[in-house]
Amino acid sequence: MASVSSQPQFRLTQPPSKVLHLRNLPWECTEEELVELGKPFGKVVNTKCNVGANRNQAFIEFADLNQAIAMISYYASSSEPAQVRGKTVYLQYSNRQEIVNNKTTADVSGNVLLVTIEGADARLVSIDVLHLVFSAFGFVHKITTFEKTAGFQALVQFSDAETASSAKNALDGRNIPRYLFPEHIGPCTLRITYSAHTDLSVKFQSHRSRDYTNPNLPVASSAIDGGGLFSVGLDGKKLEPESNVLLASIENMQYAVTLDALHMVFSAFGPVQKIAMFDKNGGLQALIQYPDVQTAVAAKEALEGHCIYDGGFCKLHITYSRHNDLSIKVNNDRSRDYTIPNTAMLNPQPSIQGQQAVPAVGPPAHPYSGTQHPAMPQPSAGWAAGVPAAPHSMPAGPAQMNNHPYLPPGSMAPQMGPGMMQMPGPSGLSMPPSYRPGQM
DNA sequence: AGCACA
Repeated sequence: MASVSSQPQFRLTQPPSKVLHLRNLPWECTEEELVELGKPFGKVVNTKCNVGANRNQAFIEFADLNQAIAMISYYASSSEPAQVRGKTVYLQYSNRQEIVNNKTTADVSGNVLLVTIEGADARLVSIDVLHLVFSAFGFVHKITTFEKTAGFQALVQFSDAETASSAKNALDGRNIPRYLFPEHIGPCTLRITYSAHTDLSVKFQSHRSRDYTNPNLPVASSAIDGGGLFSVGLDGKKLEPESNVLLASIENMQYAVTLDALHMVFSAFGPVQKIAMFDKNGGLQALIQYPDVQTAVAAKEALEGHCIYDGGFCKLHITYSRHNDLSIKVNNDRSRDYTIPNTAMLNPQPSIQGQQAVPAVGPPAHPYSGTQHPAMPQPSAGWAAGVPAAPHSMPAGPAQMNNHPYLPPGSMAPQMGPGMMQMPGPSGLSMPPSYRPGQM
């Protein structure tokens, strides 16, 4: 409070570096011209031009610090300024010690997109949401996210340039659908260019990077402990404090999701005390109460973004509830208190009426198995008009690959196989237990 | 005219 931050963004006198920063360059400037400019003073080992918002800055790196000092000293006392194509260029020591030549953006299309997420809450967009959004256009191999001067960005890798191109054309400049967020998150716009990358290097599954082609990749501790980065925004405010109660939203609910189904899925991580289901915004949500926060964190980490049923149906989006102890007034097919003995007998059968209460999403899908896809859910339904109605092609593999849980090895839920998320239970169901073909 | 995408 007492001290005003008045530190300038740059210092008048930079400490020496063998890297020089040049500005006021003509935009046509080439790396060759930079080499020519520096050559009289020493060995130019690296250059980078077209830097900065106006693309009129550049870097020259000398082999030796003394060579950089020689160039700066010469022009500091010279009557003739440094020039490129007759234009005066200004020199100073760079505030970095070496040039990193990352060829990151490409003019030509490629299979990797550079996505900038704009908006006040851009940083809160999870990698799972990005994955969901881009998966509408084809199998997403890998995603990395990072924060730079341009803001919050992601690299999204597709199989080929055609798929990447269709995603770019459809999504560039559009907002991420609101229904993918908790309600307190503001609008986020996608700006998309091509990256020059062709294959991203993802070493860990974490909250910042994912490799969907390699479910066996080690999981970074930052993604497991669930604390810290996950729940704290840039401004340091606690955004979503952990809780022993989870709020699950069910997306793409082609099948009815029953209380029993939720109980089975969430019981894989610890005893479920209470469940309450309710309709919200035309979708189904459920509150799931565990005895402790740790269990809830483990369940959230493992289940977030995954589907209850094969084929991308009934995808779970999980946040921490503000509740700590649910008040279950009556045990029925929408809410239950499992901690009270004997009440399990009270109303053991989910009723047919319960199914009617669930809004049907399109015609009943076929029981799904194997590689055949039923009509793909319309990923564009939530987007503004103008987006192509549906991805042209959905290769057979992706929907299954998308289901790879990235469970930490030690926390593998007992009933869950390594491959995909199965319904725990007697028959390893891939269709809802309550689903009755031909029945209303 | 003032510093680059992990």
